[in-house]
Amino acid sequence: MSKNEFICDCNIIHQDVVDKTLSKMPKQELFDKLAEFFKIIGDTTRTKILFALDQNEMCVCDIANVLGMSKSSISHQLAILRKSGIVKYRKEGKEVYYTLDDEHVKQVFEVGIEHIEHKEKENL
Amino acid sequence: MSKNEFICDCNIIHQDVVDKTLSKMPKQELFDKLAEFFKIIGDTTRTKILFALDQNEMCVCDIANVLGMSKSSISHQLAILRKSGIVKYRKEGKEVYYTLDDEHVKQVFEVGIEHIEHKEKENL
DNA sequence: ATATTAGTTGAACAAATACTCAATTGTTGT
DNA sequence: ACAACAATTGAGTATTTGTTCAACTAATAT
Repeated sequence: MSKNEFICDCNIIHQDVVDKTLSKMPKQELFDKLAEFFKIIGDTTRTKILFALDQNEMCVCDIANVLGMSKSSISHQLAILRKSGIVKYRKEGKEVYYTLDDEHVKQVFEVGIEHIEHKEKENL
Repeated sequence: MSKNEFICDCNIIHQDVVDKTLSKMPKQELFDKLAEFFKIIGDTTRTKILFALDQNEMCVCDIANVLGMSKSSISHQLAILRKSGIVKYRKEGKEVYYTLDDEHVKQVFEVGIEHIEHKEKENL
């Protein structure tokens, strides 16, 4: 029996590979934050919101109209984007204007689109 | 009443901004695929798997041991990564060896980590 | 003051999802 | 042929999550 029987339901086949990989793995916290960031971007509605805000500063009503969705659902999603520091806002009278607050979102999108196009080219 | 009352539960405040943004919005399909891609990366377990595979080719058992999780759950996640073309595999006897099948994943990770570090620097 | 409207918020509900467990497949070794 | 084991798969379950609905806040206009 492997000494790792208590960790996993199988014997370790390549102890060297496992050890080497383990020594290079960043700590749990980084994975949590990284996954959290991508999970937030990984929603059709939020992706659209971010794309729209990349074009123009917009109020909630504008965004709702662009996406064809209710103010409420947009506001809920904007709250998520706000909390994670991806968008910021300014108030002006009754309206709240949102803008992107992260220069990395655009980069991430670009690589994501590249990935999609690459996969599409493969499947001809 | 706005002509868009049937689309959204509010009047359009900036028709010009809405129209301009609408004309620049890619089609639904792109957003779906983009969000799907990020959603797949946006999970702690899958993020760890991808990080591990970026270090070494590994069999399911190795990955399970590195992550301290069951073979079954890893296999389920690998199936998702396989279907979306992010990892590929080769069989060798009883074992199945997985590797990254996407040069963009690494890039996306890098930008994601930059984002996290940037946000951490801001909150001092 | 009062009505109107932009935006937020919480509860409720439906849909999606990650893990566990058990059963199964496929390959190796005896 | 049979046992052992890597890996996959499907069902079941608990958790998360996105939208709707209704109530509420805050600012504007009459």
